[in-house]
Amino acid sequence: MGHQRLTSAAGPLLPRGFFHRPALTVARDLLGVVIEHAGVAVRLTEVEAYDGANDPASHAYRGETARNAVMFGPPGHLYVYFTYGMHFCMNLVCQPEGTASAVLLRAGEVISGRDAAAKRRPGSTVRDLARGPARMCRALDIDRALNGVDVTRRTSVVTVRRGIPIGEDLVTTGPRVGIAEAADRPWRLWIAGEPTVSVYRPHVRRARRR
DNA sequence: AAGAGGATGGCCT
DNA sequence: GGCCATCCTCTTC
Repeated sequence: MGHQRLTSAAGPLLPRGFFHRPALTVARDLLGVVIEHAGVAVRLTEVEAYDGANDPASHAYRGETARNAVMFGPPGHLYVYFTYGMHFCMNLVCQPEGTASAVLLRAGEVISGRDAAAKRRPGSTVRDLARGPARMCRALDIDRALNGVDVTRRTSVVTVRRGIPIGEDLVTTGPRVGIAEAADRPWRLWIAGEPTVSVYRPHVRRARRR
């Protein structure tokens, strides 16, 4: 486990306007941003953009449903979904109400609350505490109860704060992870050289159950 | 009412 | 590299 780093690079809350832009633009600016909940802070090193109705890989591509309703709401809200019967993943909603784009938070570096994160992810190395979308949710104790939370409010239980800006030379792009449709769009963004960036995995169709 | 498959992760060889 | 846990959601019948 080791000791806890007490320094935090987190600055002011991101304003609503930050999210009031296309997902790809927001995704780029989310690199280096700090998300905090339940005593743990994570500096984002890897994100993916999803462009709603124009993106076959987006949960919102076929229109609004009970699950994706938050994506169609105002920007700056958390969209949390449950997958594979055991994992949660989280997005930050972009664009004005009615436009369902979002950024999936894929990986980051735990910069404070390491012990709390390690307690939620026993056996994990420090590097792997938030290396992957479901791992990051676990480390931050994010689940369906937080679906729809407005992270731009100062009183929000989940906060998203400015970090140290990432230079253009470090921003890297590539295809998104684990999706069947529109896998060619290079809408996965990460910080070059960061050890917490997840390993790329292409989509594989699962065998039929019996 | 039923079936398919999932924006994953941990463990195995 | 492969396997598969586990349950929710959407699609189709």
